[in-house]
Amino acid sequence: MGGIVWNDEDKAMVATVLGIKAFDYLMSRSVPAECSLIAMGNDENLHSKLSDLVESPNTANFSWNYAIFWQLSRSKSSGDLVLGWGDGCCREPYESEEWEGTRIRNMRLEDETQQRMRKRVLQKLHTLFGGTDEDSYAFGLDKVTDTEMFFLASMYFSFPRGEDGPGKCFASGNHVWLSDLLNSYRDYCVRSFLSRSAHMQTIVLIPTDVGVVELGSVRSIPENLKLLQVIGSSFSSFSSLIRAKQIESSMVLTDKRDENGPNSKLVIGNWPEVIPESFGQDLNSGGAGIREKLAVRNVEDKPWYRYANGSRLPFTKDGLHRATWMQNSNVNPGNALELSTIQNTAKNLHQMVNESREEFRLNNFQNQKPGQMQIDFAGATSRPLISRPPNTESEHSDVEASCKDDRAGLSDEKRPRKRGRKPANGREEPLNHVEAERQRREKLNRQFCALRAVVPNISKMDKASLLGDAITYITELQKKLKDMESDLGKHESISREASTSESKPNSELQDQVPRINVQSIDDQVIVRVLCPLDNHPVSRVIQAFQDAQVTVLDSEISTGTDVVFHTFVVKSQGSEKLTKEKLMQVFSRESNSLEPTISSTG
Amino acid sequence: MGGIVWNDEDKAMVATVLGIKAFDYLMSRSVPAECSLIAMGNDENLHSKLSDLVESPNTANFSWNYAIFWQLSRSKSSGDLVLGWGDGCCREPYESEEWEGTRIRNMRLEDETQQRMRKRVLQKLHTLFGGTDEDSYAFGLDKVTDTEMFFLASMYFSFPRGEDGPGKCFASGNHVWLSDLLNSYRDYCVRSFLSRSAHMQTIVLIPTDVGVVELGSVRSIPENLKLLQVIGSSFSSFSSLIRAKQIESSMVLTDKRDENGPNSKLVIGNWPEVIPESFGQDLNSGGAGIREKLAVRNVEDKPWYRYANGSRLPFTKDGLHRATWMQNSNVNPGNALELSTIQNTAKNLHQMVNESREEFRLNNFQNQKPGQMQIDFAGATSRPLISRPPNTESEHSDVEASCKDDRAGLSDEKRPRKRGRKPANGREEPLNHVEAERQRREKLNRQFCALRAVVPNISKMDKASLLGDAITYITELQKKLKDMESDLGKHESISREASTSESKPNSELQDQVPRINVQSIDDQVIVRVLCPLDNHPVSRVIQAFQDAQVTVLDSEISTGTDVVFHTFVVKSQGSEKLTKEKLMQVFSRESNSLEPTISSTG
DNA sequence: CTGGACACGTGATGC
DNA sequence: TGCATCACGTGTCCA
Repeated sequence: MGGIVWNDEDKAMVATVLGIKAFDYLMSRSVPAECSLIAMGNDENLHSKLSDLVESPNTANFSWNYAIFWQLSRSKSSGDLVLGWGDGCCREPYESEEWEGTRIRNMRLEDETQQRMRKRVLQKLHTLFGGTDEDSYAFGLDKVTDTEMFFLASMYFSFPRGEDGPGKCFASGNHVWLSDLLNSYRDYCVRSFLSRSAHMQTIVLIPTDVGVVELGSVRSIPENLKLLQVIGSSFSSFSSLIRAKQIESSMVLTDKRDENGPNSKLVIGNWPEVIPESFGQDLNSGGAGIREKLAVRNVEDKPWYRYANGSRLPFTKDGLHRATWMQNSNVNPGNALELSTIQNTAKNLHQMVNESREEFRLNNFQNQKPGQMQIDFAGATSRPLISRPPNTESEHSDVEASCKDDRAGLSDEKRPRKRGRKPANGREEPLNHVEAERQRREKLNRQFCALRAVVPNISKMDKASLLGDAITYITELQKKLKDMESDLGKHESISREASTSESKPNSELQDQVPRINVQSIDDQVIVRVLCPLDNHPVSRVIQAFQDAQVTVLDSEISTGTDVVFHTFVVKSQGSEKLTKEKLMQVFSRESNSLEPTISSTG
Repeated sequence: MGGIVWNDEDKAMVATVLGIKAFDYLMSRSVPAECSLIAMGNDENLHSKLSDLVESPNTANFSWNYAIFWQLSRSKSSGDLVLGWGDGCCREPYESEEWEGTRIRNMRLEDETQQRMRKRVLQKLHTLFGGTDEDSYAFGLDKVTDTEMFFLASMYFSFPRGEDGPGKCFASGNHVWLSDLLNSYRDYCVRSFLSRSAHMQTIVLIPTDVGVVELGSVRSIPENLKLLQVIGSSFSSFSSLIRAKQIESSMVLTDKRDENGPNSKLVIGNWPEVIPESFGQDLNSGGAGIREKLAVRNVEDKPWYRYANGSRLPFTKDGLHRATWMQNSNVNPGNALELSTIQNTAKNLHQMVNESREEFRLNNFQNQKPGQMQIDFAGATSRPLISRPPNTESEHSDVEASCKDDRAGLSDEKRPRKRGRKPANGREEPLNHVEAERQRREKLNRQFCALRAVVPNISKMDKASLLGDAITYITELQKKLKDMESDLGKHESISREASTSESKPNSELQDQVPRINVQSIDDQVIVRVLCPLDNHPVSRVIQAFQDAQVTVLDSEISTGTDVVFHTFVVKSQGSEKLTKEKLMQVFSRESNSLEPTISSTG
């Protein structure tokens, strides 16, 4: 808790607002260690993808109420991998949507007390995570709606691998689609209380290779496999940090803003100029800046908000450099002059600007190069998801997010492709072909990215080298594996035992008593103990063995989420054979305190 | 020696002809195990590349006297990787070349005795490696020249990794360029005696990722880095076997030979027809078939020979299916109608034909589908190495092999680029750019091929799927390796600990604080915790690991009298390496309660 | 200025 | 027939 003490009243209030589970979860986290996260990969389109899901109704006139990307990140201090707040986007339910749920807005509480509590809780969270009172979001809010509360509080959560909804989703690789949350008692996450408060009926978790996409709607949305695929592939392996060179070059571009670069074909001069001043201004929106947005929301009939992770953590002021969070001015320099890319550059700048807030200066960029760079083949493409003119013929997916073409008020008719040959002007059919090919390329590049993620020691950045490195890496692995297999042959019985024992248990891990399984093979006895993690009596078990004059030949401990799996290979001390019964006796003796369940096979 | 007994006289003769080193080397090999080799990847262009190096003088009017590709292969019986005969090509020295060396042809021995010995030796080698007397090459030769002797004998050599010249070259990845062999006493290989007999002055070994290219010349050729690069990249990662579908489709093509496929734009109908009859006929040559070649060599002023590996090992008759050796009717079906591809098809057929020799019949193809097929992305490009019109502007490399444009007597003027846009006719400089891009693509495709060669279970043919499969395969391997290493590390550590704890006895075990030793090996970290028995915080240690998102691959507990020895094999969750320091940090965090002593080794 | 790398639009081709 | 995949020539940027 980082030296911050909450009295019981505070705790009760926070627990009341967030729900007890969320409260416990946040409290049990080692907060200071989580303050500084390094994103594992980045995507300059991250926000636009998310906002597309929220703001742009698709052909079925549906859009999500919120979209969050839980970004695979690494704690700077501990090096742990966690899913942290990557970026997010939400909007208030439309009027039309308020009719949908069974028990929605009518039970909305907007009384003074709740509003005060919400603000205080947000402020406490803000402080808890290292921010100062002055830069708290809650300060600038007149009122905090249910949606906002859910959304803003979510920013302070992070999930280690396998932990809670997003963590399990990521670890398992399986998506989660819950479409009747308000009528069921399922908790998709420790934030369930908040999501219920926000009347979320449907919540979807989609794992990607660099994080988890979380979507929510107040409507009940049936599971849509196609959408899962589209979103999954759209958000997966986009990463990433880019080369310092590219950062520099994009910075150079930015610095050129007052000289109108020689080959600037578009009205790019305006954008870099507007960046420092319009920091926080979303380019897709009507124009409300990030910080203003909370104050001036509902300016339109389609209010929506965005909160980049860069703006989440005000404690950058405390000296923690979070430049690596969103190190994603991820522009292929070759494409820097294309409109949408310029927009991305602007967004990236915006995010980087966010990092050091008002006192940001351009010439600091050079110092913020991250230590480790990554390839992003896909990053350079930077095109809104499934960008096709709305007048195209009917498409297969009906829930996909479409994209706005009237981006930032700039005319889009004159938007040449960044590279390659110019379109053979005057065609009607190849437009589809071009788009298909584009997507194919993008997919391929994503694969390259993913490959890059699993291959260590990449020698060079180009694709050929990457492939080469992958090949050598694979052969290395194969060789290692082969060598090991030969070495391992004699011990395979042991490992077989281990694997069988591992495949069994997970059904009832919640048992608070250890399960003990004794199996004898020849003069060896294999003892398997399944035990809650917080209650594993190593000392006593070992002591028991010693007392019983039992030699422990081998002993292995594996761990599940919250259990210990302890395997002994034991042998009786003397020449005398250790019978299973004897050992069970031992365990029974030990079990006076443990009360184990003993089963015997073999 | 496979049951074949040689008397001393035989041995002496063989040693005399081959040189004692070569004799010893061959005798020390476990011959039967080497009989059956499976090439690791394959290239349908292999021979054309080699023959280009030998037959086609480049701009400097130079060509090598022989070129051999030592193919990375796997012994079918032992599974070991060896460099075996992949393919080769040689020619007699030109008249002009005979003046070059210091002591060449004048000391040539062509007396009856030597000829008889050479033939007998070749025949003995042939028999030794499983052939029968009838199908011996020596049988069809009127005389065996120095070059032929060297070349034919070489076919029976193979080199395990790191062994002899090629093996060392491959293992080290460093090339070898010896340009004054006849005047030095350097032995580049156990075959040095033979190479001297053939008057080879210069010998070059160039490692690739799937083998070693060996080049020789009777002239003294100074080292040429550019050439090394060109050849190295040209021969590297080309592979490969293809999938059943492709074979089938190419077979379909072949079977269509009498119906003249509907969209055959070129005179392709002729080629498949000519294949069965012209089997062994090299399409680039004047027309001498393989077996005839040895008899009718020197038909031109530029005699040259080729010996595909398929023709090396006559013991296919013995029932050993060597279909996997040259399983490369490696044609991208999409391009099967293009001329050069047809040529390749012919070559592939030719090689497959070679496998079963005279009794080959077309309808046997279907039965020869190997169990595992492979993709060849590069196969479709199939363009002669550095094919550019001779009237191009001056080129960088002067030793490169150029290509004959008058292939097989077919007119080349009407040879459109297979795909893509037509050239923007009327340029002068981009020609180079185009060629460069072509080579880049080719290289990339080669890499894809090589990748394909090392990844089993390819789901689909396209590149994206290949990448995806490769990724999953890599992660699989990593997982497997993890599991194995944990199993292995366990046993290792047991013995190690047993010895260490015994060797430096209980002097300081009485410490009431845990001792932590962290040792990193590659991306794994072994943590050893020595802790008093009654004070071992299993839960806390494991919890610390989990909090730190550190995957515990294995964890073992051994006990002394009153201590617990706890060993972890851990790995960081992501692809990033878990540094020792990071882990120590974790333990330092944990050590607030443990107060451990931390030592670091490795 | 030159070579390398990449993305792009395009024509071909097979399913 | 669309649809996906591919190779090609090209424009463009960077080292």
